[in-house]
Amino acid sequence: MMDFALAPQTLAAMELFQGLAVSALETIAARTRVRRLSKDLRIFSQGDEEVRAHAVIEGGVRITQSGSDGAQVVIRFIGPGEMFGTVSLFTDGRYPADAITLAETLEASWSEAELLDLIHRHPQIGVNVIRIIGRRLQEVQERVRELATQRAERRVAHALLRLAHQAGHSTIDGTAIEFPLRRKDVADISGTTLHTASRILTSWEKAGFLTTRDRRLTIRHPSEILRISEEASD
Amino acid sequence: MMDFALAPQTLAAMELFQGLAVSALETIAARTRVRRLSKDLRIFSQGDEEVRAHAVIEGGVRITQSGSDGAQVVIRFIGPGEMFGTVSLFTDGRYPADAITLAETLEASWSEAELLDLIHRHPQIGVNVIRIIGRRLQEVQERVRELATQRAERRVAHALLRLAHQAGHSTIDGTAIEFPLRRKDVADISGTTLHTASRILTSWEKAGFLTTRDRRLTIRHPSEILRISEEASD
DNA sequence: CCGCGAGTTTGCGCTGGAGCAAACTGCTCC
DNA sequence: GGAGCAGTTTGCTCCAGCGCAAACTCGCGG
Repeated sequence: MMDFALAPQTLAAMELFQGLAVSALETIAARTRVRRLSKDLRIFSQGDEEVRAHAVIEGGVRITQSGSDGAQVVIRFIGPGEMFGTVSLFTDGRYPADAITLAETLEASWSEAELLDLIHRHPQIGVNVIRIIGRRLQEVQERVRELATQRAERRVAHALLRLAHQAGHSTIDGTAIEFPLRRKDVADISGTTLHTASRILTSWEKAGFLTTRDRRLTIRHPSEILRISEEASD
Repeated sequence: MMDFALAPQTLAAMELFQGLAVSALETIAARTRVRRLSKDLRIFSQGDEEVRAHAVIEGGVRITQSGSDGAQVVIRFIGPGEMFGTVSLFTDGRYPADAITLAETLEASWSEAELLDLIHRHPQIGVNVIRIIGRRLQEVQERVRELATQRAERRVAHALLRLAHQAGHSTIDGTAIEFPLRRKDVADISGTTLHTASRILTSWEKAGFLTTRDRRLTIRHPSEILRISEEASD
């Protein structure tokens, strides 16, 4: 865990700071805390009260929520350029979920006071926050609809497509998802069990739709996954 | 459908305008479109492109989302003082869901340009929007967790408690939920079927936990519903 | 007063996928 | 190199609750 100088163009690539002048970005860069974090490190825990606004520069973070009964779901995966843990600054000042690195990760963060001050100076950041949170709200609402109405296989297909869209990059073999995913992760994000997710992914591997190497998924035939995700329930 | 003069204190009661000076509220009031809408009226439809920011003053609105396959879920119910349809102003400029009045309703709304201008003049409104959307995001994420991990009965119990908290008012008989709810509504908000929801509610009525009169629910023993909502799954 | 339609209740059979258990794979660390 | 562990695969059983169907209630208009 150590400090790094941060290039303004790294900030410019984040949606959070879109529409800002380079001079503004330079000031922000100077006030950003950047840390390199090892794999499987807990960045914050559900309920923690010293909240900061975070963003991933390189690597990835898994955001999970657990209920009083211990049941756990993955809220989302955060890839490069995305912010996380920021909503709690505006609501009750407690993180609503756990954040754990999926791999070695370069993370930026700002204290509550700093972010509020930045929004005050650059209202555009506020609008950016609304847009980002708004889009996530819509995504989560879509997930609710899927969970309520669709079968496990379709949900897994949708989850993979979302991940590929969010954090996929093209390779010769197809679209690879940047960060390592265990079967359990796939299960928790699509609202099923480890067992069912494993069965589904294995069957897709056998069919040649995708490959797993070293926990990393590569989608070889997105069209097939898409077809499954749109399949009628009967 | 007709216009009304709007009292600043009505706006002050809305979370959207919290923290604003009375003078500001007066200006806003003058720029608000207020309409009285009949029951079962469609305010906007999923996909519509002329988006406005809305709020309920009296009455209630059901927000539902339907997928390409026709399956439908209730996203949430909007009660007095709450805003709706606002997120789309910041994301893609299309309503992500349908809005239909549950009863005769007094509705306020602002055009996109007006709301953006207001946020620009009063950044506090922007922060309020973030807080409201942030809280909703957390609520929806909790719903995802429930749908993924809990049984139908617990989900219905949670849904009722949320509704009672959001739009309940105390009477001699217990907590009454302001707007009329069909069994189908309860099913769609708790992610189950009409049949299962009907069975569960009927059994609770028989047990005396709640009563339905004229589509309106009154919770007589919140503690019992709470117990069910926290019951272990085994 | 009667017929109609919307919403509700209830019975019954079927199945997706959860839950449990056990074997297997491939690491990492002695 | 082998013991141990994390993660995965796979077989089997079982049941919550979905889907279908039919009967019932109630308010409304004619």
